[in-house]
Amino acid sequence: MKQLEIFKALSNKTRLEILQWLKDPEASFPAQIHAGFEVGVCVGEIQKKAGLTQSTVSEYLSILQRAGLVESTRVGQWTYYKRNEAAFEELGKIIQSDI
Amino acid sequence: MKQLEIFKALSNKTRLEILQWLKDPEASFPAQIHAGFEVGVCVGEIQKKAGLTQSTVSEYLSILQRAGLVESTRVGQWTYYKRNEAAFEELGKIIQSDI
DNA sequence: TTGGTATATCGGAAAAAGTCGATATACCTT
DNA sequence: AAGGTATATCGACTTTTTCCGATATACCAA
Repeated sequence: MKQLEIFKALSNKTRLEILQWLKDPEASFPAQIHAGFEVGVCVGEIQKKAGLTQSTVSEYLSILQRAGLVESTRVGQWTYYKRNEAAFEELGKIIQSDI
Repeated sequence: MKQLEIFKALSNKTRLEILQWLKDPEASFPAQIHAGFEVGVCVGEIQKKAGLTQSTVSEYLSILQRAGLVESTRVGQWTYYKRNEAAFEELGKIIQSDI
Protein backbone atom coordinates (compact mmCIF):
# COMPACT_ATOMS: atom_id res chain seq x y z
CA MET A 1 0.00 0.00 0.00
CA LYS A 2 1.80 3.05 -1.35
CA GLN A 3 0.66 5.76 1.00
CA LEU A 4 2.02 8.71 -0.92
CA GLU A 5 0.38 7.59 -4.15
CA ILE A 6 -2.91 7.11 -2.34
CA PHE A 7 -2.87 10.53 -0.74
CA LYS A 8 -2.04 12.14 -4.08
CA ALA A 9 -4.94 10.32 -5.66
CA LEU A 10 -7.22 11.68 -2.94
CA SER A 11 -5.90 15.24 -3.35
CA ASN A 12 -8.34 16.31 -6.02
CA LYS A 13 -11.91 17.51 -5.63
CA THR A 14 -13.29 15.69 -8.64
CA ARG A 15 -11.65 12.40 -7.72
CA LEU A 16 -13.12 12.64 -4.21
CA GLU A 17 -16.53 13.27 -5.76
CA ILE A 18 -16.19 10.27 -8.05
CA LEU A 19 -15.46 8.08 -5.04
CA GLN A 20 -18.57 9.47 -3.35
CA TRP A 21 -20.72 8.73 -6.37
CA LEU A 22 -19.39 5.19 -6.55
CA LYS A 23 -20.46 4.60 -2.95
CA ASP A 24 -24.08 4.61 -4.06
CA PRO A 25 -24.33 4.18 -7.83
CA GLU A 26 -28.10 3.63 -7.79
CA ALA A 27 -28.56 7.09 -6.29
CA SER A 28 -25.92 8.77 -8.39
CA PHE A 29 -26.27 7.39 -11.90
CA PRO A 30 -29.05 6.44 -14.31
CA ALA A 31 -29.80 2.74 -14.68
CA GLN A 32 -27.32 0.84 -16.80
CA ILE A 33 -28.34 -1.39 -19.64
CA HIS A 34 -25.39 -3.63 -20.30
CA ALA A 35 -24.32 -4.40 -16.74
CA GLY A 36 -25.60 -4.02 -13.19
CA PHE A 37 -23.98 -1.68 -10.72
CA GLU A 38 -22.28 -4.62 -8.98
CA VAL A 39 -19.66 -4.56 -11.70
CA GLY A 40 -19.31 -0.80 -11.43
CA VAL A 41 -20.22 2.30 -13.38
CA CYS A 42 -19.03 2.94 -16.90
CA VAL A 43 -16.64 5.76 -17.71
CA GLY A 44 -19.10 7.66 -19.85
CA GLU A 45 -21.62 8.08 -17.05
CA ILE A 46 -18.95 9.21 -14.62
CA GLN A 47 -17.70 11.64 -17.23
CA LYS A 48 -21.13 13.19 -17.78
CA LYS A 49 -21.61 13.66 -14.09
CA ALA A 50 -18.15 15.13 -13.55
CA GLY A 51 -18.55 17.63 -16.35
CA LEU A 52 -14.95 17.23 -17.49
CA THR A 53 -13.67 15.83 -20.74
CA GLN A 54 -13.52 12.13 -21.45
CA SER A 55 -9.74 12.11 -21.44
CA THR A 56 -9.52 13.81 -18.08
CA VAL A 57 -12.00 11.48 -16.43
CA SER A 58 -10.33 8.42 -17.91
CA GLU A 59 -7.02 9.66 -16.55
CA TYR A 60 -8.54 10.32 -13.12
CA LEU A 61 -9.95 6.82 -12.98
CA SER A 62 -6.51 5.44 -13.84
CA ILE A 63 -4.99 7.43 -11.01
CA LEU A 64 -7.55 6.05 -8.57
CA GLN A 65 -6.93 2.57 -9.88
CA ARG A 66 -3.16 2.78 -9.65
CA ALA A 67 -3.63 3.86 -6.05
CA GLY A 68 -5.73 0.74 -5.52
CA LEU A 69 -8.85 2.67 -4.56
CA VAL A 70 -10.99 1.41 -7.43
CA GLU A 71 -10.96 -1.58 -9.73
CA SER A 72 -12.17 -1.94 -13.28
CA THR A 73 -13.87 -4.58 -15.35
CA ARG A 74 -14.11 -4.51 -19.10
CA VAL A 75 -17.44 -5.71 -20.50
CA GLY A 76 -17.77 -5.39 -24.25
CA GLN A 77 -16.84 -1.85 -25.18
CA TRP A 78 -17.40 -0.52 -21.71
CA THR A 79 -15.10 -0.32 -18.74
CA TYR A 80 -16.85 -0.36 -15.39
CA TYR A 81 -15.24 1.09 -12.32
CA LYS A 82 -16.17 0.35 -8.73
CA ARG A 83 -14.68 1.09 -5.35
CA ASN A 84 -12.26 -1.26 -3.65
CA GLU A 85 -13.72 -1.06 -0.16
CA ALA A 86 -10.95 -3.13 1.35
CA ALA A 87 -8.48 -0.40 0.43
CA PHE A 88 -10.43 2.20 2.38
CA GLU A 89 -10.68 -0.08 5.38
CA GLU A 90 -6.96 -0.66 5.30
CA LEU A 91 -6.15 2.99 4.75
CA GLY A 92 -8.30 4.01 7.70
CA LYS A 93 -6.42 1.62 9.94
CA ILE A 94 -3.07 2.75 8.65
CA ILE A 95 -3.91 6.34 9.38
CA GLN A 96 -4.92 5.46 12.90
CA SER A 97 -1.79 3.47 13.62
CA ASP A 98 1.06 3.99 11.17
CA ILE A 99 0.90 7.55 9.91
CA MET B 1 -12.36 18.78 8.81
CA LYS B 2 -11.31 19.87 5.33
CA GLN B 3 -10.55 16.55 3.68
CA LEU B 4 -8.97 17.91 0.54
CA GLU B 5 -6.57 20.13 2.47
CA ILE B 6 -5.61 17.19 4.68
CA PHE B 7 -4.90 14.87 1.78
CA LYS B 8 -2.81 17.55 0.09
CA ALA B 9 -0.84 18.02 3.28
CA LEU B 10 -0.19 14.27 3.35
CA SER B 11 0.88 14.18 -0.31
CA ASN B 12 4.53 14.91 0.29
CA LYS B 13 7.28 12.53 1.28
CA THR B 14 9.03 14.88 3.66
CA ARG B 15 5.84 15.89 5.42
CA LEU B 16 4.96 12.23 5.94
CA GLU B 17 8.42 11.69 7.40
CA ILE B 18 8.03 14.64 9.76
CA LEU B 19 4.80 13.15 11.05
CA GLN B 20 6.60 9.87 11.63
CA TRP B 21 9.41 11.55 13.54
CA LEU B 22 6.91 13.40 15.70
CA LYS B 23 5.31 10.09 16.69
CA ASP B 24 8.37 9.28 18.76
CA PRO B 25 10.46 12.40 19.37
CA GLU B 26 12.69 10.73 21.93
CA ALA B 27 13.82 8.25 19.33
CA SER B 28 14.04 10.75 16.50
CA PHE B 29 15.59 13.89 17.94
CA PRO B 30 18.34 14.84 20.36
CA ALA B 31 17.27 15.89 23.84
CA GLN B 32 15.88 19.39 24.07
CA ILE B 33 17.08 21.90 26.59
CA HIS B 34 14.38 24.53 26.76
CA ALA B 35 11.31 22.34 26.69
CA GLY B 36 10.35 18.68 26.98
CA PHE B 37 9.00 16.71 24.06
CA GLU B 38 5.47 16.96 25.49
CA VAL B 39 5.26 20.44 24.02
CA GLY B 40 6.69 19.25 20.74
CA VAL B 41 9.89 19.51 18.74
CA CYS B 42 11.39 22.81 17.65
CA VAL B 43 11.61 23.76 14.00
CA GLY B 44 15.39 23.79 13.89
CA GLU B 45 15.69 20.14 14.88
CA ILE B 46 13.09 19.09 12.37
CA GLN B 47 14.87 21.10 9.73
CA LYS B 48 18.24 19.47 10.41
CA LYS B 49 16.71 16.03 10.18
CA ALA B 50 14.78 16.82 7.01
CA GLY B 51 17.84 18.19 5.24
CA LEU B 52 15.87 20.96 3.57
CA THR B 53 16.18 24.69 4.10
CA GLN B 54 14.72 26.44 7.09
CA SER B 55 12.14 28.24 4.98
CA THR B 56 10.92 25.06 3.35
CA VAL B 57 10.52 23.21 6.61
CA SER B 58 8.77 26.15 8.22
CA GLU B 59 6.36 26.22 5.29
CA TYR B 60 5.77 22.47 5.51
CA LEU B 61 4.94 22.74 9.19
CA SER B 62 2.46 25.50 8.40
CA ILE B 63 0.81 23.29 5.83
CA LEU B 64 0.50 20.46 8.35
CA GLN B 65 -0.86 22.89 10.91
CA ARG B 66 -3.42 24.44 8.59
CA ALA B 67 -4.61 20.91 7.86
CA GLY B 68 -5.00 20.39 11.61
CA LEU B 69 -2.51 17.53 11.75
CA VAL B 70 -0.06 19.26 14.08
CA GLU B 71 -0.24 22.07 16.60
CA SER B 72 2.38 24.54 17.67
CA THR B 73 3.43 26.21 20.88
CA ARG B 74 5.73 29.16 21.08
CA VAL B 75 8.16 29.10 24.02
CA GLY B 76 10.67 31.91 24.03
CA GLN B 77 12.27 32.10 20.63
CA TRP B 78 11.34 28.55 19.74
CA THR B 79 8.22 27.16 18.17
CA TYR B 80 7.48 23.57 19.09
CA TYR B 81 5.37 21.37 16.88
CA LYS B 82 3.62 18.19 17.92
CA ARG B 83 1.07 15.87 16.38
CA ASN B 84 -2.62 16.33 16.89
CA GLU B 85 -3.51 12.70 17.44
CA ALA B 86 -7.24 13.40 17.55
CA ALA B 87 -7.06 14.53 13.93
CA PHE B 88 -5.59 11.21 12.84
CA GLU B 89 -8.20 9.27 14.77
CA GLU B 90 -10.94 11.29 13.15
CA LEU B 91 -9.41 11.04 9.69
CA GLY B 92 -9.15 7.27 9.99
CA LYS B 93 -12.83 7.04 10.84
CA ILE B 94 -13.82 9.38 8.04
CA ILE B 95 -11.93 7.29 5.53
CA GLN B 96 -13.68 4.15 6.73
CA SER B 97 -17.14 5.68 6.59
CA ASP B 98 -17.39 8.92 4.62
CA ILE B 99 -14.86 8.82 1.81
C1' DT C 1 -14.41 -4.94 -43.67
C1' DT C 2 -16.43 -0.72 -42.68
C1' DG C 3 -18.22 2.38 -39.66
C1' DG C 4 -19.76 3.56 -34.99
C1' DT C 5 -19.20 3.86 -30.05
C1' DA C 6 -16.39 3.59 -25.68
C1' DT C 7 -12.15 4.15 -23.57
C1' DA C 8 -7.14 5.04 -23.32
C1' DT C 9 -3.10 7.53 -24.42
C1' DC C 10 -0.36 11.49 -26.12
C1' DG C 11 1.22 16.30 -26.31
C1' DG C 12 0.74 20.70 -24.58
C1' DA C 13 -0.82 25.08 -22.03
C1' DA C 14 -1.98 26.82 -17.63
C1' DA C 15 -2.14 26.48 -12.65
C1' DA C 16 -0.32 24.73 -8.38
C1' DA C 17 3.27 22.87 -5.41
C1' DG C 18 8.18 22.33 -4.21
C1' DT C 19 12.15 24.54 -2.96
C1' DC C 20 15.51 27.97 -2.48
C1' DG C 21 17.94 32.47 -0.84
C1' DA C 22 17.00 36.82 1.09
C1' DT C 23 14.63 39.42 4.24
C1' DA C 24 11.43 40.39 8.07
C1' DT C 25 9.82 39.52 12.65
C1' DA C 26 10.02 38.02 17.32
C1' DC C 27 12.31 37.20 21.35
C1' DC C 28 16.33 36.83 24.34
C1' DT C 29 20.69 38.57 26.43
C1' DT C 30 23.73 41.93 27.71
C1' DA D 1 19.42 49.90 22.83
C1' DA D 2 22.14 46.46 20.18
C1' DG D 3 23.31 42.20 18.65
C1' DG D 4 22.29 37.28 18.34
C1' DT D 5 19.30 33.34 17.52
C1' DA D 6 14.87 31.07 15.96
C1' DT D 7 11.13 31.21 13.00
C1' DA D 8 8.10 33.19 9.41
C1' DT D 9 7.30 35.35 5.13
C1' DC D 10 8.48 36.94 0.38
C1' DG D 11 9.93 36.59 -4.44
C1' DA D 12 11.68 33.69 -7.89
C1' DC D 13 12.58 29.57 -10.30
C1' DT D 14 11.70 24.59 -11.19
C1' DT D 15 8.86 20.58 -11.12
C1' DT D 16 4.41 18.51 -10.87
C1' DT D 17 -0.44 18.45 -11.56
C1' DT D 18 -4.60 19.80 -13.95
C1' DC D 19 -7.18 19.63 -17.83
C1' DC D 20 -7.82 20.01 -22.65
C1' DG D 21 -8.09 18.51 -27.79
C1' DA D 22 -6.45 15.19 -30.94
C1' DT D 23 -5.42 10.68 -31.90
C1' DA D 24 -5.08 5.70 -31.08
C1' DT D 25 -7.06 1.37 -29.64
C1' DA D 26 -10.65 -1.95 -28.68
C1' DC D 27 -14.87 -3.83 -29.47
C1' DC D 28 -19.39 -4.30 -31.70
C1' DA D 29 -22.81 -4.48 -35.52
C1' DA D 30 -24.08 -4.58 -40.17
